Amino acid sequence: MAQGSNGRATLADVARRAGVSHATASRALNGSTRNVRPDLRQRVLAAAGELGYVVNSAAQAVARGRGEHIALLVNGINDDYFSPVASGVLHAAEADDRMVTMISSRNSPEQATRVVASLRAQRPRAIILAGGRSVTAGAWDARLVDELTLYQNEGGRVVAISEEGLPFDTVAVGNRAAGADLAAQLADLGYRDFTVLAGPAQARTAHDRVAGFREALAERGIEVGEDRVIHCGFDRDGGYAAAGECLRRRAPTRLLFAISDAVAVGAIARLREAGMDLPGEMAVAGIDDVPALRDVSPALTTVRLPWPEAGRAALDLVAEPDDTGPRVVRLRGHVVLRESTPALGRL
Amino acid sequence: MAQGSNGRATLADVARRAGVSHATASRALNGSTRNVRPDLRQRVLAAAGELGYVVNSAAQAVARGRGEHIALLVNGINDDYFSPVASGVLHAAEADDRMVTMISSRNSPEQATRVVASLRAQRPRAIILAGGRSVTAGAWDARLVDELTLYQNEGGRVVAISEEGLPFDTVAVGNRAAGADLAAQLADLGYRDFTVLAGPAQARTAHDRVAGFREALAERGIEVGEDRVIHCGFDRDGGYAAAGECLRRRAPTRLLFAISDAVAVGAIARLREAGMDLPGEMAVAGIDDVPALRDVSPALTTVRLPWPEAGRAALDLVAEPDDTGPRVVRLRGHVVLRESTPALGRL
DNA sequence: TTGTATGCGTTATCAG
DNA sequence: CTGATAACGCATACAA
Repeated sequence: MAQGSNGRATLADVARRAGVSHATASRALNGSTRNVRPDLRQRVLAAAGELGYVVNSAAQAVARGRGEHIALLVNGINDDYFSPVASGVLHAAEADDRMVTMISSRNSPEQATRVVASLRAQRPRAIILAGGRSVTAGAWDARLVDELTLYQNEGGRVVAISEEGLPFDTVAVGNRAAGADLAAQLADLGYRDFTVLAGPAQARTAHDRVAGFREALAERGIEVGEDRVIHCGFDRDGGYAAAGECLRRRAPTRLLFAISDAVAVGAIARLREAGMDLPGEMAVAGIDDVPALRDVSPALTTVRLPWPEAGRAALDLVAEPDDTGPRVVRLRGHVVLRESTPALGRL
Repeated sequence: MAQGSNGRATLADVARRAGVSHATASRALNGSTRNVRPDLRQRVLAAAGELGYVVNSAAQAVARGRGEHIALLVNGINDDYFSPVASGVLHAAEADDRMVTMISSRNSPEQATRVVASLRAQRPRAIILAGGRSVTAGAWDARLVDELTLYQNEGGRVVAISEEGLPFDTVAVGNRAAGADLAAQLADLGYRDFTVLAGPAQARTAHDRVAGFREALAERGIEVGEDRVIHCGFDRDGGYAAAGECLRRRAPTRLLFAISDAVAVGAIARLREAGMDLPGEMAVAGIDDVPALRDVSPALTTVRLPWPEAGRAALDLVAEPDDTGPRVVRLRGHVVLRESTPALGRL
C-alpha cells in the first residue's frame, strides 16, 4: 500500500525488507518452478505488499529474453466497424489476463512491414494477425512474411486469423464455407438471380467468400456469371458504390450478396436512395453478423462468423507451442436468416 | 536484411561489425542528444541494416527507467459499439507512431484497480483513461485513484478523457454542453414534451449530459420533471428497456432524448416494435454520432463529439509534461440535426 | 531450499 | 566526439 521512500520499489527493496536474497524474493514472487519455504514466501509477499511492489515487466522481459504480452496487428482502426476479429482476440486475452498491444498497419503493406519491425523491438510472446477484413490487395506480401519469419526465428510465435495460406499457425474462420452455406440456404428460399458485391479483387478473404458462394450455387445448377460480380471496397462505402453500379447495369437481380455486412449496409442505403422497396424488390445478404447492425432494417440475413472462438483458438495456439510446421484450426460460422431475404414463392 | 547467425542481432553485434563501441552504436541508433561523426553514424546504420538489427525496447525501457508506449484503459470491449474514445486515441497514436497497449477494466472498479497495477508493471510513458461510456457507478473509486496516483508518483503520466473531476490531466469533451446545445436546438424546432433516457444514475458522463439538457430547457421555461427521467444502461439494451418503460408510463412525450446513440438505437427498436411511426409520432435524439449508425432510419439527430480531437489532445498532454497541477483541455461537440427530429409546426 | 554471482541489451557517466 | 565501465531490475546457473 505504502510506497517506497522514493518512487518505485524494486525487487532488491523487497528482498532487503523481507530479509532474504534477491533470488528468493524473485522466486517467491514470479519464478514459477522453484519452491520456496512457505514462511519465507509469506514474508516476501508481505514485504512486497507493504512496499507496493510491482514487478518491472520490462526488466523481466530483458532477463527472460522475451515479454509476456501479445501483439495484435490489425489492418486498420476502422471507424465504422471496429474489426470483430480484434474484439474476439481482446476478449479471449482478457479472460487469460493477458496484455494485448494493438497496432494498425493502416491498410498499407509497407506500413505493415514497418510495424512488424517495431513489433520485433517489443519482443512480444506472439504476434496475432487479425486480417479478415478491409485487407488491401497484396497486404500480406513477401516482405511482410519475411519480417514475420524473422520474428519467428527469433523465438516469437505468429498466428494468423482468417488468412489462410500463410506459413504460420492459422485459425481459419471458414470464409469459403460461409459463402457456400449462405448460397445454399438462399437457393432453398427460391432465389435464382444474384449479383455479388465482391469486395477487393485481390483480397483473399473476399475471394474465398465469393468462391464458396458461386461454387455452392453452381452445384445446384445456378451460374453466377462474371458479369454479375462487382468488385468494391470492403466497407460501407464500397457497398454503396457497388450497389449504384449494380443499378446502372440493370441486370436482372433479385438478391444482392454482399461480401460483408458493412458492404451490405452500404448497399441497402444506396438502394433505399433509389427508392427501392426492401426486401420486396431486392433482397440483401451479408457475412459477419456484426452486432452493431442488429437494428438495421430490414434485419440483415448474414453468416455469423465465430470471432470469439477464433480469438480463443488463436490464444490457445500461442499457449501451446508446437514446432512441427504450421498448424491450422478450422472453425465454421452459421447462417442467420432474417427479414432481408424472405422466402420466395415457388417458381 | 540478413539476420545474425543465431537469432536476434544485438547492439554489441552492430558495434562490433561497425568497428565502434557499444556507446557509439547506441548513440547513432537511438540516443537523441549526443552527436556522432557522420561517417561513423553511416557505418553503424549500415551494419544495423545488414544485421537486421532492431532495438530491444524492453532493455531500453529498463535502462531508461520507463517505456515509450502508451497504455489505454477502457471500461470494456463493447461488442456493440467499440468505444469511440478508444478509436480517437488509437488514431492519434497512429499518427505519432506510438505503440498503444489496450486493456479493459471489464466495467469493474476492482478489476480496474488490478489492471492499473499490472499496468504499473509495464511502466508505460502514460496511462490514458478512456472513460466516456458504459461507466459503472463509482468506477473511478478511491482505490483506483490511489493506484493511479502511485503510478504518477513513479514518474508516469495520467490523462483522463471525458471524466472530469479526477486529480489528473483531463480532456473534457463537453458533455454538459452537448446536452445543452441539443436541447436548445430541439426547443427551436418546436419540441416541448420530452422524456429522457438517462443512462446509469451515477455515471458522471450520463449525469452531465442530462443536466445540460434540462438546464438549457429550463432557461427557456421548459421543465423536464424528474418523472420524465428514466435511468437505464448506457447501451443499446438499456435504451430498449427504457423506451419500453416510457411506453408503459404513457406520459405525453413527443421526443425521446437518449443519453447516447446506442441508447437511442435501442429505443428506436423498441418503439418500432410497438408499431410507432418514427419520427411522425415520436422523435428521437442521441449523443455521440457514432459512424456505425450512419444508416439507421430515421437518420439520427445527435451531437458529434470531438473524439478524434480528444485523442489528439490527450497525446499532446502526454507529450508536454507540466507539473503545475492537473490541466484540463476543454473541447466541444456540435449538434447534427437529421430526420429523427423534424421541425414541428408552429405551436 | 537458499544465496551468490553473472548475464540480459541499453543507456548514462565519466574519463580520454 | 569516442570509448570503457557502471548502472537498470530481474532471472537463473551454480555452489552451498
